[in-house]
Amino acid sequence: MNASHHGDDSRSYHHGDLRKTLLETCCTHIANQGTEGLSLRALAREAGVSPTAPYRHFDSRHALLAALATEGFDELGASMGAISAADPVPAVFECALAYVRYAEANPVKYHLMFGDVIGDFSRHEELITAARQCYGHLARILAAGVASGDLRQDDPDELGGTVWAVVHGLAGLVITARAKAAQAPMEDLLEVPPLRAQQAVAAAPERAVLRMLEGLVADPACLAGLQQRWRKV
Amino acid sequence: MNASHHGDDSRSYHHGDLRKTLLETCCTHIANQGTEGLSLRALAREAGVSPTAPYRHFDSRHALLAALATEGFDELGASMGAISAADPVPAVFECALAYVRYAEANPVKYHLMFGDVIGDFSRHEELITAARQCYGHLARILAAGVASGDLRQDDPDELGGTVWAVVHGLAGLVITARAKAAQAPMEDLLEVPPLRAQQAVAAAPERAVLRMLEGLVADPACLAGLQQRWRKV
DNA sequence: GCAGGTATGTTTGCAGTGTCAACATCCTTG
DNA sequence: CAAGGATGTTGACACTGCAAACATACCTGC
Repeated sequence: MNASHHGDDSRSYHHGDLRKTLLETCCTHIANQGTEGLSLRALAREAGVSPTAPYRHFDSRHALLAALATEGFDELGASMGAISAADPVPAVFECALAYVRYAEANPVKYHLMFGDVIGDFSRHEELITAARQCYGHLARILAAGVASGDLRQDDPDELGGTVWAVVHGLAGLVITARAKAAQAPMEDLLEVPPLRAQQAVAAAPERAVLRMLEGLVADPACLAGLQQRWRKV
Repeated sequence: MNASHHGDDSRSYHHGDLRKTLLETCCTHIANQGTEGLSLRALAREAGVSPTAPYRHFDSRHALLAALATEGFDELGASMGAISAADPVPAVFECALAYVRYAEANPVKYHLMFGDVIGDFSRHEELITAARQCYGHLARILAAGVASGDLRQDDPDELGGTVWAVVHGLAGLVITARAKAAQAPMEDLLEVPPLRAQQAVAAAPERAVLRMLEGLVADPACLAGLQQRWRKV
């Protein structure tokens, strides 16, 4: 595609847009074979390029994965950042759901972001800042909720920890459940199978999130609206 | 040690107990260098044995990790199995704490159990059954709670999903926080840093667990005892 | 428009790895 | 005490990440 810039026979010395191709190929490769057998050489091969070409775009194998994860944090951060903190309780709900849904829609990137594939976060500055920004959105909303009195008067960071933990755990369950349901190739890169529990959660993540919210909210009454909406799936 | 079975000069052809040595060396190696640079050859070297000797004990590199994880599930399962379901609400509390504490005390094994290091769970039958038994204990307690009316009348599996998720997420936070606090070498095999939130949770996982319980329990009053006990750390 | 610089891709090479097959050594059990 | 299985060793192959040194194509200033 777009090899018109040099009139030759479709095979050009330069690939055209290798960086992007690598990122995408990497994604599909992980989705298919898992993160295990991933090799820059294989990626290069798949892109029809010499074995060490990728090193012109990524300092190391890790750097490629880190770039993918950073992309993910930016995307997730964007959708969380779009949530207004004006109405804190629904905002927390939306925030948590955004997280779970992102994981569901982008299992590979999610896996890179929150799994342990990328060993040393501290070696990728951009990754860290992206991750912090992401959590910052949740923190902002929680702080608003505590300030407005809608959430219980607790240390916002402690609340943040709880929410983060729940949501992170939920996402894991949902992903595995989805992957299994689809008999998909992702099945082998994820966590332990808590049997039907994960299917239950996956079927209605909103309800699980709501159950968590009940522990955070100052007055359970303010959940009535959300509860009614997600009553019976 | 115990090389007395052959009277020679302390160096024997046979190692004596390589399997165990490998498992242990593997653990410390992961704790130090992370799961990344782990190689059977290095392990063999460290055990003073030929590069391919480990294959007499483990079919593949993965099999070694799987064995370690299985060990972990057995241990965690044992402590969860010891919890009586007679008094369901405190039992859930204990169960959740047992999980978090196991993770805290055995970060490496926990990492193998719930991280994505072991690609294909389905290739290690024993691993799967161990994991299922583990979740079974939680399920048993939750079922008792629902039956006795102490927990809200929900699908036990859905409750299980929530608990599992929370507890799993909490454990992750606690581990990273601990690792960082200690400036420990574990720092590079774990998840994203949600800033001070994880420290807050790590400082008092009991409170986070309690907060979750509030969402599960039928009558908040039955938490009074636990709440008082963990009031202010 | 073209000389030179820079981004991109290639070739070559090294050290290290997982895994297999054939062989050596020891322990155990009859 | 000899046969046989368990354990450890040697050697080999294909593959990987990564680092130079080199080649090619695009781009920019003149």
